[in-house]
Amino acid sequence: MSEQSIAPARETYRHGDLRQALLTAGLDLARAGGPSAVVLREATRQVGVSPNAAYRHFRDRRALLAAVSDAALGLVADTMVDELTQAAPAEDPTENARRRLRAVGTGYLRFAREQPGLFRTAFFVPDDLAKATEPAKAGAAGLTPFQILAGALDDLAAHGALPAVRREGAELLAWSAVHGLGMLVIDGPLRGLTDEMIEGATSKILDMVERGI
Amino acid sequence: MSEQSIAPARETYRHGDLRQALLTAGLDLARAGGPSAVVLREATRQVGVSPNAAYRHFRDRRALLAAVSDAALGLVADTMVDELTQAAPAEDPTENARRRLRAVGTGYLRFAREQPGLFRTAFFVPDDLAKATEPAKAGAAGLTPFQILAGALDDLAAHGALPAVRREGAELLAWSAVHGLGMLVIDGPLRGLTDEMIEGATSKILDMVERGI
DNA sequence: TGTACATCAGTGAACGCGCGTTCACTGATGTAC
DNA sequence: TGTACATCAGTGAACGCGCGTTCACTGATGTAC
Repeated sequence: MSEQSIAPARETYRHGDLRQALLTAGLDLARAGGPSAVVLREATRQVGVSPNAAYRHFRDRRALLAAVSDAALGLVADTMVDELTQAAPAEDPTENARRRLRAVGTGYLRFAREQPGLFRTAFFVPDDLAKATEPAKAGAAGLTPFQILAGALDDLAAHGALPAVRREGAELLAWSAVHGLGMLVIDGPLRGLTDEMIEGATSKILDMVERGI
Repeated sequence: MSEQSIAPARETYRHGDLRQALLTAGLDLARAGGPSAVVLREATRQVGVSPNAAYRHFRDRRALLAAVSDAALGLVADTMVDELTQAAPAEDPTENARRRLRAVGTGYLRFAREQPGLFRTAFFVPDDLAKATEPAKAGAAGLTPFQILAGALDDLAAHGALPAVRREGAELLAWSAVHGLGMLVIDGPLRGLTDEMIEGATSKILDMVERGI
């Protein structure tokens, strides 16, 4: 520990895990302002590092945003799993499967309502469905939102509550209905709805999905 | 017509209808790049006017964007009406009402597919449902998208195809389902879908809405 | 019908800002000998 | 165990850019007399 007071040792070399730190900062930015708020310079500023340091870990701003988006999708998955865990079990396994599907949708919309910025970031992606099961998009349980939804539908089909003919493509139907409400509530003309109103709407949407799937 | 060649008369005074011209330019920008592409300076540049001229007609950039958004919503209405016009009439009035509801949804999603930038701009608004029937948001037929949807549902109810209990709030269900597919297809994980796949998905979504509404 | 004048839609220059990205660099760390 | 050295994660300065917005202004137009 030298006492030469001139030129104090920089503390910034070897950050430790700058990539993860930038990702976390990016998530904070997305939480507050959606995808367009994920600004490279601001992320480095929050971490306390020079702007160009980011380029050691991400090719460019788009790459950072994509990583943030993936992480946000993982958080969506976490909320869905959380809701699944809380779902009251029914003695009838078919009823149980139904409740689990509802829990999946409820979790999805709870996330939209509680974290609109992250929700928008999660689904504003240059990725397509082919990448919907990438591990980077998974939550703590190791599953992506899409996989969780597919699992709930499989359950429903396995218990005879969803004829095989209708099982195919059912993800699309359930997903669209729930996603649409989420977007209308966050960014669109339904933005004025109170939490109670959103919960009521969620319930009606899930009724429609059950009937119409 | 003076021949004094020095100081040629400016041609730019009294544009004529600068507000409308800026709106049109803004729509072009939105068409190409969505709401964030509606850039005040670029709009004035396209019109051939200095940047600050815009402030005579719009309070600020947000006001321009809001006006563009309203106009885009009017174009959504136009496409819905167009689809309604094309819908094959059925002899059975109930079946007819059903077809008209489908036409409404089909038009909505056709617009999303054909004009993704305008679609995103139309529904990225700081306005809420209370303003969903403002004349500024109406199409050539004088109705806003929301009013057209409500009308189709009223029709269905009038012909007994939709019990009164379910009529209430039905807008929300139909709208969410269709809007969700639109967003997933434009910005989200379903962006890879071909036109045929989108049309197939549209049909399945409308089936679900009919059954589940 | 002619003229003075107020109005107000436009101009041109400038502001401060923050962004993404590139450049040549530095020096702490881990590894090979 | 000690030392030379390559690696590479960071720095600091600078770039060009385009944005929204404000300022003091100008001069064509419509209107009042």
